Amino acid sequence: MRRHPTEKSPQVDKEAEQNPTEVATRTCDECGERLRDNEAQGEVVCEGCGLVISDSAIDHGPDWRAFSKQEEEKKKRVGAPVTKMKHDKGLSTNISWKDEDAYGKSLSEKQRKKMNRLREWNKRFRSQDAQDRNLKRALTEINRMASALGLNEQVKETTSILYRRCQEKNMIQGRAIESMAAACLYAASRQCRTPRTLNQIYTVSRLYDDSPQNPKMSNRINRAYRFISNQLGLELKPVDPRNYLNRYMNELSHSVDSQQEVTNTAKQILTAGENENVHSGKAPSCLAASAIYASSIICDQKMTQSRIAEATNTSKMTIRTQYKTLLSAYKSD
DNA sequence: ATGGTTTTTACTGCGTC
DNA sequence: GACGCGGTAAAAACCAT
Repeated sequence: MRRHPTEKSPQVDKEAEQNPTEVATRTCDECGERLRDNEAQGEVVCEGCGLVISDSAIDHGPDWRAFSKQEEEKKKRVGAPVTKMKHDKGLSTNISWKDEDAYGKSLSEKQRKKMNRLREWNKRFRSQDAQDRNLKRALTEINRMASALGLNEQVKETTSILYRRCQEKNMIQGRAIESMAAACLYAASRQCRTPRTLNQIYTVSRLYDDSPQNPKMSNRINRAYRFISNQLGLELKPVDPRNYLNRYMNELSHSVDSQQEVTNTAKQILTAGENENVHSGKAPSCLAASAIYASSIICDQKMTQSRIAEATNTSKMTIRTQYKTLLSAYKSD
């Protein structure tokens, strides 16, 4: 049987076991792993899947309100926007490798040792800077993609946690920031139950390239996703097709009388299909699309197959083949 | 690499408006 | 004739081995 990409044998999170000092009283609803209270960042994070349960209550917005455009201009007291594109050119410290002072005299034994220590620390700080820059670039990327896909703050937050964990484990080096960021976003969108397909993420990523000779760059995101899923031990279950319904129905809201009714029926259809084991091996997005079609017939608010296929980025043919099995599962229920 | 499964694409025929 | 729908065949994509 074909298995879903994310379905895999359970594996224990060794790190969590070796660290008995982090006693957590709560467990994650999503994966059952214990939660870690990360006070420094003011957030509660799941050890198992990296899901952010609650983040800091700090409001990063302005501390004033403006009721008109002019007022906003007047009250805005920040300078130039903080650019994440800064690099350290000319700003970082350089320590000469020569053991000489400014006059060219060689240093005493004591001074030499001191300079060696300083060089060592300087090197460390600099690599910290490099990581920081990397992170900043990734975060702008993540922000941009998430906004383009209409994903909320929770997803962005979860994505950045995942990305930081990748950095901590030195997984970024040697890999494109773009693909790692996109893969983290993909994982986070699934964890937060507002999944986007790999393809959707691909189309808004910087890797996107629709030139015909180079059609399959999305594989790189997929590979990166598998990599982080393995390394971080994310045990993501296959996406529940019901999670797609709201977004798809939103897309189709103009073609239907009662969005709510169709959505609810589609939900029931999918539940019935789940019980009859129709889901196994099928793409969740296609199942959702097919359920919507089936539901639109039942609710007497029929939409055309092509309309749904277009709105859900699937094919008519797939909807045709799947809606029948779903429908029979629903009826026998 | 290969094989089994699903998804997509292209094309065709049928019934209805 | 245009449209929606159902179907077939074959190619493409995908995952597991």
